[in-house]
Amino acid sequence: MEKYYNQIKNSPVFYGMSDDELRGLLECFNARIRSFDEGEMIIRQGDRITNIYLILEGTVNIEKDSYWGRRIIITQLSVNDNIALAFVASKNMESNIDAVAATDTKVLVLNYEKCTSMCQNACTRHKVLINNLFDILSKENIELIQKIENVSQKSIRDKLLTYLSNEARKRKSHAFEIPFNRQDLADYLNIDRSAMSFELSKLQKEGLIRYNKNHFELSARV
Amino acid sequence: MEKYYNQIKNSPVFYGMSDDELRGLLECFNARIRSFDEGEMIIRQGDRITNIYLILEGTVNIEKDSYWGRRIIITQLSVNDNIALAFVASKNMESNIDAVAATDTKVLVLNYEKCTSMCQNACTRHKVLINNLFDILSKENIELIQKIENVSQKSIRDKLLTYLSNEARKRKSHAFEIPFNRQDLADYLNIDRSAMSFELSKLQKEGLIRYNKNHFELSARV
DNA sequence: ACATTTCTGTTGTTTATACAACAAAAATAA
DNA sequence: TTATTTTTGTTGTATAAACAACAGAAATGT
Repeated sequence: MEKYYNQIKNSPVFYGMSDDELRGLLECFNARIRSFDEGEMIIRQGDRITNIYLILEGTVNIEKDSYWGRRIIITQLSVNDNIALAFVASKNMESNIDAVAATDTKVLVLNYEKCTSMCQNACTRHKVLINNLFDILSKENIELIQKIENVSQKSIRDKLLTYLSNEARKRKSHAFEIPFNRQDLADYLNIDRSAMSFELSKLQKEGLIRYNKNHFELSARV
Repeated sequence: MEKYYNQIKNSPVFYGMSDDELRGLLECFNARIRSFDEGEMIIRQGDRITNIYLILEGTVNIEKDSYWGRRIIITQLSVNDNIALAFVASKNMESNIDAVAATDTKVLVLNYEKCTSMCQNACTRHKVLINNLFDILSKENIELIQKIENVSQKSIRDKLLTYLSNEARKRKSHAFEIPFNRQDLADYLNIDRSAMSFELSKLQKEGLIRYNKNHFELSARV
């Protein structure tokens, strides 16, 4: 736990807390670290989520298997992100998503329910926490809207350009790495991988983008 | 204001508050009611949102005009829903969506920023409020994931069946009214209206669904 | 009650994408 | 190093959806 202490302290979940508050909270929360291998399921559809999961290392895909068997990647999370936070608040609602470790992953697990039932939201550190969680959830919300915009484009070309421009804006640079391999990007944008590869080449030939593996650069014209 | 008092008191935003707390809060928030005609913009892309908007009457579409001019309906809100709540918390972020009155609409407007700067989150009623907002945002989050599932289906048929089953589950009934007309539903699912109409007829002929105007019934086979 | 506008369903044509099959390149294991 | 597996790019074909154009129904206004 100590190895990650500074990282935890600087995470958005615990933003603005003193060392005393944080250590108290970690105890109150019964905090522990769990490891997951690549491909392991951290959360399954149907689970009832009562813990806060804070990613300390690795990346996690939020996925859903459609009724007809196709995989949908809702979003990809990485260090300092929370997994399935929205389901913690809605206590009696089951998770409708899977969380799958995309790489080997370490997660800080906090028993939210236990803590809140003990202090009845009365302690100051809980007040800071809920404020932070509110902020985090707001940002997640905005991200989801962004994703809806990405996948709502009508052509493969527009999906790619929208996605890449949004990434560029987020990183504040026209050159950046994307966190997906081709198949995962296709599952994220809900398009066929080979058709996507073809369109990427076309965009490169037209000079709109340049890429090599996961490194992408947008030309000024995009 | 008095006309809506009970409705406001029972809305999720103010859930669990005493009359005293609520009245104090409404004053602190500088609460007022605004009316919008059908088609009017309540929020525009680029706006900085500092108010909480609670719908008292009517329905509101959250939309986005894509870069290439096509309309996307992200979601539709109705009585007791909040508009663009996620942008209130992220103070320095501009709205990336439009909120458009789909019918004549009345909205309770609360100056969130003013209130929080005055009481510095110290008063109990603010504590209750932020808890409520956290719950609301969680539910919105889950709704957005649901919408992503809807639009991520690969065929018009699957989009319709997924959307309709999800609606049925939400209303806990195989018969229900949908809040969209055909064009809006098409914009919500990101598909062509006429192709969608065609597919609806087909589903009806096959006996999977029955519908008349906005009333839909799912057969047991769906 | 009639005229006018909006909404919905139907059809044919064009176009884009999924799908399958494969080759080349890269990564991994032996 | 060589062999094996995984990932990525390319092509042709079948299919599904967009688009356009229109007709009938429903809603609205006068």
